[in-house]
Amino acid sequence: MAALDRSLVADLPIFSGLAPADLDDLLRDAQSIRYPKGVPVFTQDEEAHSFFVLLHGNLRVLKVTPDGQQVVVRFVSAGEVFGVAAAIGRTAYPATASAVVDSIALVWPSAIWPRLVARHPSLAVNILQTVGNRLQDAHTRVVELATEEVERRVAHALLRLAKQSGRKVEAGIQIDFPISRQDVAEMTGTTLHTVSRILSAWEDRGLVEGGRQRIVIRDPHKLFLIAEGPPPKD
Amino acid sequence: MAALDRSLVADLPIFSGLAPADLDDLLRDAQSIRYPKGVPVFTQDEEAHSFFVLLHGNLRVLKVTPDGQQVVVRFVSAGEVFGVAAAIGRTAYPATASAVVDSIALVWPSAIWPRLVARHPSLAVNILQTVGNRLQDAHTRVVELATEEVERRVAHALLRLAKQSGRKVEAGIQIDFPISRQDVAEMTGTTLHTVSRILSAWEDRGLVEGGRQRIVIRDPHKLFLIAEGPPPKD
DNA sequence: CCCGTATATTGATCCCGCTCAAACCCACGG
DNA sequence: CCGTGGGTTTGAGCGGGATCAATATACGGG
Repeated sequence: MAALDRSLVADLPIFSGLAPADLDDLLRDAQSIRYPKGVPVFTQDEEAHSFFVLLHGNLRVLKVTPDGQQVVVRFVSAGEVFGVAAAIGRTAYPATASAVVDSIALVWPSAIWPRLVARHPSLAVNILQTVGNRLQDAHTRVVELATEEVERRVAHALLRLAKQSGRKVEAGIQIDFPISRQDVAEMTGTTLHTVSRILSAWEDRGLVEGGRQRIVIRDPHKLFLIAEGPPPKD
Repeated sequence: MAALDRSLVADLPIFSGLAPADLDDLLRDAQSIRYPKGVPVFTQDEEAHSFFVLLHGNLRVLKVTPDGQQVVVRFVSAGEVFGVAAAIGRTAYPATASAVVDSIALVWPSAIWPRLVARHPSLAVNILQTVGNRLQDAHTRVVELATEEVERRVAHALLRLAKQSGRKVEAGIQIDFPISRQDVAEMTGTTLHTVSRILSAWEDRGLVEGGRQRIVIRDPHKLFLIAEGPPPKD
């Protein structure tokens, strides 16, 4: 297999604190794999054979309930680790990750994780950070789902997407991968119908601009006000 | 300060893989503090000065929204670590933890965390496990809040409480700390009124037995069926 | 270029669970 | 022993958002 250059990963926060020699050492065990749009990288309940760093593209991570309903856990952007089930002591993946656009990831076999942390302890510390941040995010979502009405949850979801994967365009900030109304619904615990109605209303007010699998935020500030402000009707 | 005996913590999973000498080393930096019923151990947004292991009692961890609504994040039982904000790179606690009964915890200053992991790398691995499990739990709650109706969510919450903190009594399994309808409502994103109605209905059917800040599960299996089964109305 | 399919919009209706309101009950302190 | 207050129960009514249904629109493939 072709040798991977450490410049690929040198700047990623997960590898911060590692010497160039350490990076070379890590990369010896990695291979780079391409996942065309739509293809699953791993699937829920499958044995957690590998863990990954996304080099290019975007993934959608989703959980499916026994009765077939889907919940979007998160979107993965370039530079992030994902599929770290092995590191947190799971033998199976808790969700499915699929490419939403053609993507490329570095792949390590889960089996070498113990050896890796033993040799590079700061890896465990960095991953702990990452998992900790995700725990925070998850708790934030729990609070939102438990206390906020749908419109505010959708506003929060869009703002988070914009921050994480927003690209500046003439008209505002665009989510830079294809995302459907259904996706937004599955992120916020509602239906595509309700999301569509909300976006239409916002479009009338000039807050966003819609399209097929495309969302542009024209007025982030007004959206923020909806996310944080109004409902307290006192 | 009195020396703490390592038998206090030797069996806890967070300290698995540590030699007795390591435990003694850890305990040198710890002190044991008593928190009477109702007293907060730490509060949301406060600087994360310490991290903890609960030796005795139970805590309720809650997040408060800007508009004053409360969400119960979890209950802490004896033997668990909590307040590990420092380990995941936070400088402030993301929630408030209060004693629901008189409790005792081991307390370490957050400042020594870096030194501790450097000296005992398996600590980071163990904490990573713990945080990973919590991430799983949080995602489970997200899925429940996003897809299940209230009755199922309450059933799931009670079953989880029973598994985590259930005590066998003649009549069934009792949650072994005082828990109000309001608490259950704040765990499941509903109102105490709805919880009260649901519990009353279940009591009529002989599934549970209620009381002031007291819940006994008489028929876990039937409760499980409610949690998993019915709503798919196909 | 046209068709087929996936995505999106919009209307009409229904119902779960929230809100508002009023008792009630028990534990506890004075 | 009675009064007080926190926890609980129960009723009545409404509304946010789901469901059901139909149409519109855009993209990809042959």
